[in-house]
Amino acid sequence: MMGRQTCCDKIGLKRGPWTIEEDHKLMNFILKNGIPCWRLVPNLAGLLRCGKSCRLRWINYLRPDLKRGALTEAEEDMIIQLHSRFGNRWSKIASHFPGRTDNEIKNCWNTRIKKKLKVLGLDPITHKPIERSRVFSTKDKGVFESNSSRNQENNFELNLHDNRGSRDDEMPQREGISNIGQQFNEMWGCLDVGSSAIPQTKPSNTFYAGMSEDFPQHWIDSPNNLLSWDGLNHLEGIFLWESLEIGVG
DNA sequence: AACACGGCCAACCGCCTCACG
DNA sequence: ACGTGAGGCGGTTGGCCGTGT
Repeated sequence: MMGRQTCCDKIGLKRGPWTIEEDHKLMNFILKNGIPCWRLVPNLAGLLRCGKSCRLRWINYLRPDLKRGALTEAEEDMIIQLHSRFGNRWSKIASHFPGRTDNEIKNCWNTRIKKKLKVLGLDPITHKPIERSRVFSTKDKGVFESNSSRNQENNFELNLHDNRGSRDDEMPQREGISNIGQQFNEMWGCLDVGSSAIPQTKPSNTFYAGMSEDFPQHWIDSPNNLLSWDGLNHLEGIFLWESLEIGVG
């Protein structure tokens, strides 16, 4: 209150895909300083982005504890189970998958799992068998979400004894995670990064293009030699954000 | 080779809740 | 008790890319 600036003052702010330089700046800043307040991050990190955009980029893409690669069959099955329980509460579902983001799970649901369920003759909303009249034609699938299924969705919401907005997570993300800041520091060795050249296997639309001079040349020269993000997977479940703030600041 | 189409996913939008003064 | 901003969340969009014609 009292004249606080809004986070998303859009004047002069950049939008759209992040560049490698921006990623680099954000990564460097957060690894060195933590997150004092997202609103302040863009200015302090030298980015022409709003705080929200920075937060999203960090959470969905730059976070070192992210698990890379496609969701496995087993994970998809578990998503289906959790969805039947929680509905479209993606963050809650994501909390059961360390290293996965709600956005990732949501995308997976919308692009793959929904289809999978429909092929199996199950309603993606109610998880119950679709009435025969609605299963048969692919043309019909196009309008699948209309009318009756929407009503079903409404019923589902009612049945959910609406948890929306409640913070009573049964299994909070990173709960019980031990502090491994030291391990992390050793692993990256490079937290004073020029190095924040965090390697990854997934060829981001921006990551390889326009590598800054801070990126080790061999990563540029030989993408096949890149250390995979998956190399971090053994840290899954034990990476605690707060740990970054220790020994890095 | 050129174009159309559909799938995928990163990023944005707008709303909601919570914390704080 | 109330107003406000920050952060969190889910829905949606737009652009890229692969595939088919």
